[in-house]
Amino acid sequence: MQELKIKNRPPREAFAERARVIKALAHPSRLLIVDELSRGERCVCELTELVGHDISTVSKHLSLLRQSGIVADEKRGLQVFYRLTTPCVLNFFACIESVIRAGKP
Amino acid sequence: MQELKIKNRPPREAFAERARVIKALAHPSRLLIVDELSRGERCVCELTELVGHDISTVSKHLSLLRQSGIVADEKRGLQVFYRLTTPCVLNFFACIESVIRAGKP
DNA sequence: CTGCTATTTGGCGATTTGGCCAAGAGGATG
DNA sequence: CATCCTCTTGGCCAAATCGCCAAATAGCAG
Repeated sequence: MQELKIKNRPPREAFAERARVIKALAHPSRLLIVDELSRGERCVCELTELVGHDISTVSKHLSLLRQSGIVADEKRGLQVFYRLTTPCVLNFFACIESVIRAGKP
Repeated sequence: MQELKIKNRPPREAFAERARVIKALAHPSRLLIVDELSRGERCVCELTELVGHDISTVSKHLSLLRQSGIVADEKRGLQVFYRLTTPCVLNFFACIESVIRAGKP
């Protein structure tokens, strides 16, 4: 038996790790990319056109999403294709929308 | 009938707004606060002790969460109590965990 | 009113982020 | 081989973030 008074909370480090993943989503361009990838895999050039920023900027966004485990990449020929690894992140949107709606009554 | 080629995507501004909400969650201390508030309302002093930073720092975290619509506050006597407005944000954690697990096989 | 407590706000440095440009890496193609 | 093409990386700078301390605010007690 453990000490009963200890709160059943994840360790401090777990919150830091979660924050890293959530932070990777916390940018308009990256949300746009995730939204587009929910429709299927896309190459960097397609995502660059979508986002409308320099390809190097988009590449860095993708790198961040990849490091966070949200997307995976695969090189085929000259192009690199990205896809969602864990589509459950799409479920966020519905909740986020309800937070936004709750904020403006 | 609308132009069929137009993608059924939320407008650009929607992604910026979503990003603001997600960004408010994207910090270890704020995630810890949200986790604690899932157990019930808490005053700033309790949350300050939990987080372990200066009370002014915690107050600013709470202010950010409030501005994003994630928490609401209520003053009673000298204390200010915070509570979750939209508990669905707790559902994030399960998905985030699966992203983290997917990242380390 | 004076003092005490709980919280917020302002301001300051240190660090991080996000954009662009330029340069590099790595395949395909001739 | 040289060249083209797609993407990544490094560097730079402006802006945002996060912590602390100090000062301001607000409610309660005397």
